[in-house]
Amino acid sequence: MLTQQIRQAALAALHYFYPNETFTPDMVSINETKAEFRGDYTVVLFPFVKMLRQKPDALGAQIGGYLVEQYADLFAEYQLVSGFLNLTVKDLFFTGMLQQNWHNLSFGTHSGDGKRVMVEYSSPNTNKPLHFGHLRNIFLGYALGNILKETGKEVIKANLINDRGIHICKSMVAWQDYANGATPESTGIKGDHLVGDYYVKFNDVYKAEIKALVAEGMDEKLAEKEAPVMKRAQQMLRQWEAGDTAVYKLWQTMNGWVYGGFEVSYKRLGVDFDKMYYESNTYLLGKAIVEKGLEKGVLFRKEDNSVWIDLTEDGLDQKLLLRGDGTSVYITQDIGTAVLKYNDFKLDQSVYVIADEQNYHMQVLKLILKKLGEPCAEGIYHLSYGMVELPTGRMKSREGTVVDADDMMDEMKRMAQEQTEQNGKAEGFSPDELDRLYTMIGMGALKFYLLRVDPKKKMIFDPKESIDLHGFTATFIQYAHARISSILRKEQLPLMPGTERFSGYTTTQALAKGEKDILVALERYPMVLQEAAGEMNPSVLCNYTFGLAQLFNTFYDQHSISKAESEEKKDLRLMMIVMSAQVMRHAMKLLGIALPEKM
RNA sequence: GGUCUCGUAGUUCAAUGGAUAGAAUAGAAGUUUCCUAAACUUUAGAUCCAAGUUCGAUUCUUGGCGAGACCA
Repeated sequence: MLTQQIRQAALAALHYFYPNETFTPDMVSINETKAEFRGDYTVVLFPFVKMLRQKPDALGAQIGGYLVEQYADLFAEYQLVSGFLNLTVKDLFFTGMLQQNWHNLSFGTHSGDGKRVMVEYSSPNTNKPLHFGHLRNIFLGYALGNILKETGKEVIKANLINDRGIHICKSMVAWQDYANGATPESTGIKGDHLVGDYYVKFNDVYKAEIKALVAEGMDEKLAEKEAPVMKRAQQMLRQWEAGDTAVYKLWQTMNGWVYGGFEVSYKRLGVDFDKMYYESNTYLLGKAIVEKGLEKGVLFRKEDNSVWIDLTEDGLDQKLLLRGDGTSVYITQDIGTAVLKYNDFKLDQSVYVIADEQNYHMQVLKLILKKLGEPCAEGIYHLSYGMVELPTGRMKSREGTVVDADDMMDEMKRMAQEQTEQNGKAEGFSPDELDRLYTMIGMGALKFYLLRVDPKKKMIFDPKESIDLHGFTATFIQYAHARISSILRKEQLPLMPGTERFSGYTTTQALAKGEKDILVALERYPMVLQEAAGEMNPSVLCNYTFGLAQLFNTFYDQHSISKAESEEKKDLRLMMIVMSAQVMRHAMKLLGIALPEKM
């Protein structure tokens, strides 16, 4: 990668002139040269000015001169501007890079260390359908899995289904009372939505009961505990835990409906999993590890028989692990599951894609595992993302402000159709092709919208101001890709022409600015992908690919590709756009976004 | 009360401690005999406040103010 080469070259120059000093790679900062100056990459001289007690210009002239002389195949010239050494890289470097890689389908990927990483994402409750908030999690997890795989990790995508607990019991109680045996088949309602409807029904009944009790003069807090429907849900949970046959069967049936619905949604979202975990299988697991921790003396028992860990010396507080009656709390299960995952796959790293409201929980989990001496502790990484909020605040199911995932996908597709028709671009497609195109545009817009922001930042989504298909969007990239495809089609070339087509190309003419800009950007892709993996941040790819599409669009308006000034330029530009399209497809594929050949 | 996260153009987002803080939208003005105008060009507009560290701070430190999350 070019910046690495420049860094090494700069270090070599420094060593040459100052053999008695020690320089480390991280002392050399390489930036892209700002547009208003000549040059491609810039070495910042200030750190060395002080250390070597040299004047910036003198030092810069030394290093610049050395680089241009000793690395003559790399650098054409240098310029010094107040402490910055601006280096112009030779055109031949970029055209050489292009000739080597325009046909390289794995350009940008890294062989990596082959370490085994689990990415757990989605992890829904089974009492309601997926909503907009889940989508950020799902797209992030899926994209991250792909990015890690392409940078040389062995990735296991996992989903931990929260299939047990009071929430599903609520749906079950309401279904028993009000459904008259309704099933997804009998009603035609998607299974997860059907179960979700009875979860809502439960809450309606619950609210009404509380209100009635309060009207009779009961305290509200007490009424919340005493409402009969809630007592029945709690009773049902106890029955489930006791293995009651009828309850267990109903639970299985209703969860089955939900899984059917989830499967449809996941498929439509274009995501998948290598391993499914179910809390009903894992919720008892942590206890044995806690027992071991007691023996080791890492944990302690209070008079009421409850088990705790003291985290005060780490700036946290004491944390409950087992209640006095011996039952688990959430973190106990998570301890068990973390160990289970580790033992199942011998993981080097275990990534949890979970919202930032669980930051504290995840910090505690990792710390406890560490104190228990569990080897899985070191590899635990919480990919914490900000919640998706509405302009009015958080989505609340109780207030009916939750945006349903399936509805959202329908809406996006509908908008894609509307825009396409408005622009008069729906001509020349079969109905089937149109359907696929609308899906591609709609889903692309949705995924890009949720992935383009740094995961750790919370984001605001305004459903009324429908998502724009202009500007910093997948549509913009898709359009650039369609334009490239169109040029290649007219040139009778496939998206990836045979290598013999450009075998006669040699560089004799200088690169135009627009050409160089694109080649510089293409050259950076491997580094960008590595950065996305290192920071576990898919938005890096959104920013990069959008920038590449921007450069292409600008170039497209100013220069003709098919009618280039010379055969040499035409070959250069064709290779350049073939590679641009390939890189766009590669980057977007990692995010689960497809690019059309026509739109 | 304690811990943590976040405050950048009207709005939504960028910026390993580096040059005159970038985009996108919304605003203003333009571009179509020519490979797709879902595009392109020009223009105006921002670092919450105050100290500190540094040659240099949106970035690091401290203290305010504001928003949010979590822990009791």
